[in-house]
Amino acid sequence: MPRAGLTAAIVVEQAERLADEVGLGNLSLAALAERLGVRPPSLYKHIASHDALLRMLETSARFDLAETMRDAAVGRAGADAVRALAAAYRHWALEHPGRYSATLRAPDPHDREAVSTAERTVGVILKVLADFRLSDSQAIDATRMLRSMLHGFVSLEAAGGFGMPQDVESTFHVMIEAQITALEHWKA
Amino acid sequence: MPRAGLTAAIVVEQAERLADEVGLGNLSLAALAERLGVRPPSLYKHIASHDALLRMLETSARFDLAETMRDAAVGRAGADAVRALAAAYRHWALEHPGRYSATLRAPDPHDREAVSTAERTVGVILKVLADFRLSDSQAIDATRMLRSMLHGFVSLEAAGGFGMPQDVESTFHVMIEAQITALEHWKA
DNA sequence: CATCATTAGCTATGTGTATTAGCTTATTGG
DNA sequence: CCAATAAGCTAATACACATAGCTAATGATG
Repeated sequence: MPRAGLTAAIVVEQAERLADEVGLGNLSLAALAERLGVRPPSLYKHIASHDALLRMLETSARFDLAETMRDAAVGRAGADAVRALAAAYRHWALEHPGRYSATLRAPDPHDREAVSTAERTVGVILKVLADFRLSDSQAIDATRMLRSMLHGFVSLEAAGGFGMPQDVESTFHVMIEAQITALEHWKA
Repeated sequence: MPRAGLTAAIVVEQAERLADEVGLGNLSLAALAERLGVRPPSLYKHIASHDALLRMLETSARFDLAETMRDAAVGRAGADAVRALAAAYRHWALEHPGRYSATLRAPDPHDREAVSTAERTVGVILKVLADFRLSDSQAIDATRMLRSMLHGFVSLEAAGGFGMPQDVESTFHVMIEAQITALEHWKA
């Protein structure tokens, strides 16, 4: 029996592709094994369990998304940085629907790497909001608002939740401008 | 063998309770059958399939949530109506986590009732926004914004996505006020 | 180059899930 | 009171994740 030459990295990478193709909910070890040319039990030589695989996807996806946002915002400031970050977030999520779904699971509080990666996302947004001269607690509120907005919009869009025919792209832009207005007129 | 006296309505109702207790992802027909004092195959006398059950939960939950929002907003106008609607949305979602999860699935475009119930939610929000004197297309954008915000916040909150210890309740209020500000200064 | 420890991948098996087929019997309408 | 309907059952299929234990390919070492 010739070896397939798998490594944990290869398994995870193909799992990510498969998840983006068929949806995270349809990512079965059976399908993954078939894609890798291997029998399902063999995967356990590289991953601990189906759930552990999902947790790896989760952390990896969060990391990539945070990097993407950071790259988009670098060299920009204030409203411009917010626009770039928002566009990058939406674009990444639509390009990687399976991996994006993975980021929706709550990070395991016992997994230090998972938690720190989750905080990295918040850190990127916080940095972009620094130009708006908010207090610490205001900045946290504003970060939560922006995350809620982005996550809510993208997941509704991905789920086909916007039934009406009106242009979704344009709504996104208008909405981000509205958030910038809100940031500039922050009250509480 | 004495009969359990089930009906489709009873099965769905208990499925809703079970989903709220154990999470939508853990709603198995085996667990539901046990709760109803019946063997799993017997459920098929009342529901077509596991997926069909989920779709019934989906429509029922969307309907209830829309009614809850409508009730909260009745007799109020403008910013006040938005505040009441937002609070009702969040409260319902936190009280019914399993049923709320069910509303996240995209409605089957072929199921007329599912689609019309989904539109009902949009209709309630649109009506509340009528006081803000927006054009038709502006109102649709604003509705999408509010839905995104509410859905994003609630699902992040329910998933434990807000890691920081800062008060989540207070963030929600501040955020809604920010949205009202944005509605009052609508530009595009 | 030969040997040996390591380990990738296998088969076989167990448990859990949804689902269908076909039987039995409780219930209800005539 | 009897017959039609249908509720609930057992048995069986198909597929998922997961573990145990075997075999053989690999890589390190003498």
